[in-house]
Amino acid sequence: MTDERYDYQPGTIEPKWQERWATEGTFKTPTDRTKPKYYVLDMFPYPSGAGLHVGHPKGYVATDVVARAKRAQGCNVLRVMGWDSFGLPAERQAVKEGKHPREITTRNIATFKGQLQQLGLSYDWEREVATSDPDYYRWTQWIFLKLYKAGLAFQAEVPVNWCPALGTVLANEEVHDGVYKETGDPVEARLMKQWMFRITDYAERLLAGLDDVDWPEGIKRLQRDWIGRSEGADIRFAVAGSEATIEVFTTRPDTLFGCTYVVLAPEHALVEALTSDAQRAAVAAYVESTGKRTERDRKAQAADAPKTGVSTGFMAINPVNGEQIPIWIADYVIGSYGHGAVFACPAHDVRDHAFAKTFDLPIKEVVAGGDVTQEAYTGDGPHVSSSFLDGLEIDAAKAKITEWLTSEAKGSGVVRFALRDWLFSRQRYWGEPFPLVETEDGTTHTIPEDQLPVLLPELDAYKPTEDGRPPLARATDWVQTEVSGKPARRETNTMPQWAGSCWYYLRFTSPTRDDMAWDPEEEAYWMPVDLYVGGAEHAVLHLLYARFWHQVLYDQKLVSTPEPFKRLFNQGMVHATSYTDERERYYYPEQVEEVDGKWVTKEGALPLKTKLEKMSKSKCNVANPDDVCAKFGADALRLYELFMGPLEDGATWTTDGVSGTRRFLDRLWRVVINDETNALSAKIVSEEVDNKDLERALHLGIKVMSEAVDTLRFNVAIARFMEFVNEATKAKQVPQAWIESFLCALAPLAPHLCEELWERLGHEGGISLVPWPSYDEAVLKVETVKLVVQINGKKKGEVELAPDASQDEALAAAKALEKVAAAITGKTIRREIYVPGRLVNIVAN
RNA sequence: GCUCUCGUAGCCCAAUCGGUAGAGGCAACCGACUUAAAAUCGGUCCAGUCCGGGUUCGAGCCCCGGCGAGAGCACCA
Repeated sequence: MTDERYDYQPGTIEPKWQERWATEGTFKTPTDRTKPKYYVLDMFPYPSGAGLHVGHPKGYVATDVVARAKRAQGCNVLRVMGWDSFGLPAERQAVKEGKHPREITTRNIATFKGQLQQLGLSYDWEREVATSDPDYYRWTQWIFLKLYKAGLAFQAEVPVNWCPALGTVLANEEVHDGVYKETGDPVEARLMKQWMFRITDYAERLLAGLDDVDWPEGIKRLQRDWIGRSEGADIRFAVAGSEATIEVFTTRPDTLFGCTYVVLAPEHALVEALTSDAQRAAVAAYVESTGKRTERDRKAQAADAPKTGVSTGFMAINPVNGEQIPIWIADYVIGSYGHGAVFACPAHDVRDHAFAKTFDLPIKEVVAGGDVTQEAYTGDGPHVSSSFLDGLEIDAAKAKITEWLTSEAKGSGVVRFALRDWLFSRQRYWGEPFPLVETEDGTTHTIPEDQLPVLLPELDAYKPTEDGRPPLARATDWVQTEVSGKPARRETNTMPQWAGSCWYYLRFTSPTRDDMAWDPEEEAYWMPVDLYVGGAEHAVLHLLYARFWHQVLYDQKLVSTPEPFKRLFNQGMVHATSYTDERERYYYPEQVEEVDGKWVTKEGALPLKTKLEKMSKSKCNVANPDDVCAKFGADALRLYELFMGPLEDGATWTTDGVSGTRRFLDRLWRVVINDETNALSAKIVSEEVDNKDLERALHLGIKVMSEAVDTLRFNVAIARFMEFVNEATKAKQVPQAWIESFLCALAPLAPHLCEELWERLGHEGGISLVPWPSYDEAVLKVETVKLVVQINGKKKGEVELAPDASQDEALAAAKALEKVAAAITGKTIRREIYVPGRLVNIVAN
């Protein structure tokens, strides 16, 4: 073959450099401590069987670019990857295939790792961790003991979200509309003994800590809402003809004079005691019916939704005026919030108003300003019909009534949180065993730290037992143990998947230590995480739980920073077009075609709907990074992931788009390499060249890229780089020094190609070790700028001036324009505006 | 129902403190090269910024009210 060409071949150079980085240990975490540190972290993935699609690497590529640039900028960088590898899907797959979950997990990790490695991500793979590895979960158990010994773990008989299909309970956060968010299996309420964490003890701290971190405001707000701090008062109501006292929580104690009834949640402890014989049947029926209702039935209830309830026949006594008011039961009151009971003020609460209307209960106005016969008035105004509160506005009235309640011993001011204690046990196999045993007298004992880990017993069936105990109960030999000679039973629950991800960022600082969870010196050096990148779906759960553990560890002086994640960044999702027919069946892009602007199936020409949706296997719209790498190369894929748009926005995947970034790399290659001879291109010269456009493009590119490392707005930087390559393609000569600076700035984005060209340009050491290129502001300056000249905001012409011209010069030049002179003749100049480098505006009439 | 984010060329996206809309890419089209095509190179086309008000000398950007898309929350007393 004589027409052999030497064009850009990512298929050859990418494996070459990946191998080189691995053998030379290029991305090994530095051990010297003389440089500033930078800890950049990805939210580690759950290694699912489906493998990666092109949406996953978006965040990883962004952090990789930051990591590579920070190294070049003189930082010691900690850049690591691991696996959140405990979890239900592996267990289910294990059942399906008749294999052990460990086997499934190992296989999936290998797939994920291979897919990530071909992208050339600069992880220090020697620090890889997996939460399901005994060397790792040993320390998860160790941290559990720290929390346990701090009195933060407790067992409680609690109503839980029981999922019959999975045979386990779920956390509140995992349930939505009465179904498990992940699988859609229905969830029902059940009373069970469970391990809980007193995360509520940290509610105030978790709230306050948000003020000190650089997180998107939206995420902070979600966490604040989730924690849900509210100030109010506890008020005690006596009951006529009973010794019982009903305690209620309210944020509006000022409306106490407007109270016309009291409501208990159906599950309230006093329901039995406070039901009259006449109402007993009705109450029992109501309690039964609401108990049966799963949350799925109750789902989307707005505040003014139709209300149900039943009277108990008992009367409560309003502590502030001695009035007798009826006690009702209704499911709009939630048993688990506050005291599971409220006093109702229909005039000033939407829910109470709807209830009072339904059951024809009195509505008594105590804050003037609305028409309470029509709707609840929740705005401010002077209090009326409220004795000593009359005339006061809400805040003052709240303070005064709270003071009164306190002095009369009928109540007190309190702060309450919507945050609930964290339900921490699961009835699954593939999770961390608790390091706990129970003796026959019911006492719980901890396993000594030096006996950790408590290993998962080997089982061949992973379902709960017939009588509903967790899968670990099947390991009868394992369960039976002893404590100081006395027989004892091991805890058979396992920890939820959140456990491992609550502290993996700490393990990464010294992942191979087998004598401690982390080395305090390493922790002190690397923490906090400087940049944490992941999806917004973890806004509440993972980030709140991890902060909670971290704060506990901080209190025990086990970590050096009060917050784990200094800066958080959420990358947007990658969407792709999906095709569905009338029956909502999905089709692969290969199965469809466009006819006259309409999409139909190739076979049978069924009409189709197109939609932009989150990439997902079930929607037949995933693009596989392996295919993209094979066709365009990892560097083109990396560039396109970031070129699609701002990192935080959702983006639409188009394979045509990748061809654009690939063409950019092809052009760059041809600027440097003569693709007919495989030698350096003749346009690369060692001497200086007078080409202002090219030089400016270079410096602008470096500048914008330097900024992008902090703002993560790589899409703009890539556009600048494209301009440079376009200029360089046009140029007759390109100084080698310029192209080298350019390669250094581009290397974090397209590392394989830049390494290769760097080597071809005669350098021995890798480009990954070369310091970050600088740019010169002076080069960016242009000699003249076009100033827009306006009269009364309307464009009349342009003048060309030096960018730093004075106002007088600019105005003089503007007025010298014929059109301008004509426009201002005979008029009074009211105002003259000069924005250097931009415009001159003369306001005249 | 509530909250947040986003609406700029056919499409994806730029546009500093509010300074008079275009950097880049995709697609399309034209030309060069080619027997031809692909690839490549050069070039061209294209919007007045979702709609309606307001503030301002000046609004894509700020304010108010709609419309549309996406995400989150949902009886928390």
